[in-house]
Amino acid sequence: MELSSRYVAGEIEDKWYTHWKESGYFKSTPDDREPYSIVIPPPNVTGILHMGHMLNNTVQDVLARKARMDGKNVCWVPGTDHASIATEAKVVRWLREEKGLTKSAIGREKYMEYAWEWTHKYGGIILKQLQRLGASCDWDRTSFTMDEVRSKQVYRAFVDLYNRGKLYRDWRMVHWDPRARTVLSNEEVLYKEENTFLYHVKYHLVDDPSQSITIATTRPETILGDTAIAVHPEDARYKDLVGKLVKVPLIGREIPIIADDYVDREFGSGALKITPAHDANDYEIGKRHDLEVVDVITDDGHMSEAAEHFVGEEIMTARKHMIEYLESSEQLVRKEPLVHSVGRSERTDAVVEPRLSLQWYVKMDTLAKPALESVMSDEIEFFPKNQKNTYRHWMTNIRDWCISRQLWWGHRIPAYYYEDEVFVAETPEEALAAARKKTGIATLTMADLRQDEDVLDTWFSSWLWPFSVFDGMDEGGEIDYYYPTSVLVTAWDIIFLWVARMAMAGFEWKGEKPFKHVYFTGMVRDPLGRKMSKSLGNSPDALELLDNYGADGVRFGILSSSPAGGDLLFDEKLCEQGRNFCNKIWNALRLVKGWETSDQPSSDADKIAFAWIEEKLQTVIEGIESDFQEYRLSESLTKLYSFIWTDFCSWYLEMVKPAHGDTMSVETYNNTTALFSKLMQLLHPFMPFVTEEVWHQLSEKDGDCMMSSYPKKASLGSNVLEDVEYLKEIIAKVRDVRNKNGLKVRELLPLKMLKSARTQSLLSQKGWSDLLQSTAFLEGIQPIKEASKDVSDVAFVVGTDKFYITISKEVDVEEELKTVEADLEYQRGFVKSIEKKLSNERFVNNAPEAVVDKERKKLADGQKRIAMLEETLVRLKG
RNA sequence: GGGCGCUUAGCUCAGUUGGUUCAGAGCACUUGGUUUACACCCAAGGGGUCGGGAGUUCGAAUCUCUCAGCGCCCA
Repeated sequence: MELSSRYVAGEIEDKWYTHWKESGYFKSTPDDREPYSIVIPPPNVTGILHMGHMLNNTVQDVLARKARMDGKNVCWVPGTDHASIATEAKVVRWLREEKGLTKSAIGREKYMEYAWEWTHKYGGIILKQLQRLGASCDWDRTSFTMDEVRSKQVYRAFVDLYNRGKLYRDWRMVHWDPRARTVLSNEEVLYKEENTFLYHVKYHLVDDPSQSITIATTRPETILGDTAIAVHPEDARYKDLVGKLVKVPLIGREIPIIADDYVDREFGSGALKITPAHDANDYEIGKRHDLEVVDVITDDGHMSEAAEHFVGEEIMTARKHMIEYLESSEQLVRKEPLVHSVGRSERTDAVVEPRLSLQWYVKMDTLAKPALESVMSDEIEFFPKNQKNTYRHWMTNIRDWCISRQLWWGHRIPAYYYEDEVFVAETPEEALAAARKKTGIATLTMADLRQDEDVLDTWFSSWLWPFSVFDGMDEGGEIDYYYPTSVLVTAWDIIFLWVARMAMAGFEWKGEKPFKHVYFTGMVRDPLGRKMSKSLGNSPDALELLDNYGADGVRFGILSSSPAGGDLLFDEKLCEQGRNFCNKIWNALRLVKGWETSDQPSSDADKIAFAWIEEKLQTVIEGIESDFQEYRLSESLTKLYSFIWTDFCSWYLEMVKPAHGDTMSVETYNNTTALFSKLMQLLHPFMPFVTEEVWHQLSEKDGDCMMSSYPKKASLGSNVLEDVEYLKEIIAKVRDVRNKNGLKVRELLPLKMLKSARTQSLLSQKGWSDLLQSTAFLEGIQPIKEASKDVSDVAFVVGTDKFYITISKEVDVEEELKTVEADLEYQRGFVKSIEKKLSNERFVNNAPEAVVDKERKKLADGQKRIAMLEETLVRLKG
């Protein structure tokens, strides 16, 4: 069959993915092999594939495929996250735009129907996209944080914590998202510096309206909720005013001036308006001074009835109107530009409002302890290590976790109220039973109980993921085999949101860590260093990339420059390099397949070449093994790239390639295809498709590359490595001579070689000179006893040996002189620096003997080369 | 304010325990090359006082301190 000169990814990828899947290679059931389990960081159920997913899942796939080839029972569990707030935001928008409906109009039940409709329509697309990337997940195990099995465990976890006193409900100042109308956890608020204004506003004294006190605020609309003015107790400017009353602008409420040492005298005017309902610090001050709380903003970010003015207006509109009023009433002293940090909702980008509300919290102190210790002691090992510091910092300053959300899409909190009593239970029936028992009213029905309106934070389900995917809250069954999981691969930005909490849940319910290793990938950024985001439009279309470069090309691109932890500036050029690599491999296959064999014995030259490449391969295999130990995946891939491209294609294949029209021995052919196959196995975890295809094309085989054993390092004990490296240097020099003198690549040239112990020994080696001749396109190798005096001989030095190429053209003496002189200058500098080192007594006395010996050898070699170059110089100058 | 990290070639980045002719890769660039594996290619080449300074050491891109610039996380 004729092979195209280009590697075409599309069909090959489909073919092999289907084959692997149908062969059941991705499936896992417990057996007596060592388990290797990974749980996927579940992408949002209605999300689409972006660069971060591709990085994250490529890394997991590499680890999974490598472990599988190492003979482990690999179980990579895929799934999706219901992503409470993000999905709800999408569904709400869809209902509004497509159906003209609002949540409140249709009610909870109907809303949930729509939400499920949406989820079924768009859900899981991302998993299909992961398959295109080659992800070798056990798809039969696909889980969803809101499916039946997972939900059951979520409720159990909630009830369990409640019963053990680790859950409580309390009024607190929270971060409120007025767009999604829900509370947010600290981790869901992103702070950014924004340009705004600081308004200086006069409040007149009640007793003497000619007197006033000026405060500074960034939020004039909250003036309507002011219940005090605070100054620092030791601030001389305001000492006399403390205790007096002032009138709140517009609304006219009379409020006291109080003293509290929270006030920063340096900021603004040194007087602070206190709005307990709308600022966390003000709330604290309010509590200390027993101030009234006037909530002037509604849960959807409009002015409330309590504001009395601008009721129903949005915050920004009300602010504008308030400023206009202050200006017209001459109470606005001035406004100045201010850069300050504004918190926005991670999901909706709405400016977060501080708001007082009643929420459910998880007590974190006891949960955090084992989770912190296990990481600090490396029981859970982080790659890279430096993430431990960040982790410790957060875990030691941890605050209670607010887990209720005022949303509908999610796990509805299993708390049921009857009058002032709360009953927490996994099912309504149990709650009812408990309520009957507690109240002694046997006739209570479900209708008498009111279930909590809120749902749980999404992370309250994903923190159970490492065991919930195995339905593993109880012992026995699969969980005992697969838990703890082998490695978690995630980006560092969710170390608190997710990683830390999984560690806590693991110890809480399983009494053991959820994973042995955590590999943190970097964040994928655009070439300008910006985080990739939809709003910036700077994220390349993942599917388009797959179309353009093939899955292997994209995997290469994304892996080859993503060392653990470091952010990766993504550049399509890298995928191009990956695609080119596939093409290179493909063409090496075409070359090999085009070779004719015959029943001749292998030449000695071929034997040397093969011994060399095999020997060199061992170093690569060894390197890969140690790289995997430390999750240095990009280094491994780079090693393979350069070995396959340079050593295998550019050198080895050229060395054994038969001359035009010639045949090759069966042995060399078989050696070559076996070696090539081995390379495909080594590369397979990184680039599964092209390797599987080429592996099969090379020779008939039982089984597939994917399920073959990963090559192990062998001790071959051959010592040809140095000799061939030396030969390569000679060839490079010969090519240089051709280049500089405009000689054709294939024009046969005679080589003279000045006799030395080294050259003698090499020439006596069977096949060595043949290999040199054929690969460098030489016409004979002639050993000479003395330096050549022939003007048409171009000299060069390799190691400490001197060679000459006799060329048919006239030698450009000027050019040649330049080259030699430059080289000479470098060598002299080199020798000088070593002489300096060796003349330093302390070096000679203190450095290890081996190091000193090495320096002495370097010096002697350098001196020899100088002598040779000088000799050439003399000859050229004639 | 507290913490973490970065600075190496024009660009993006490797460089593990301080020691090999160790300053490296890819891209970009220069020169040359196309009768049959690959122009998504081949060969050769130019390009960096490893952010500045000080220190430890026989020896520093690598360890310590300091300064400068940049990034991120938390408050």
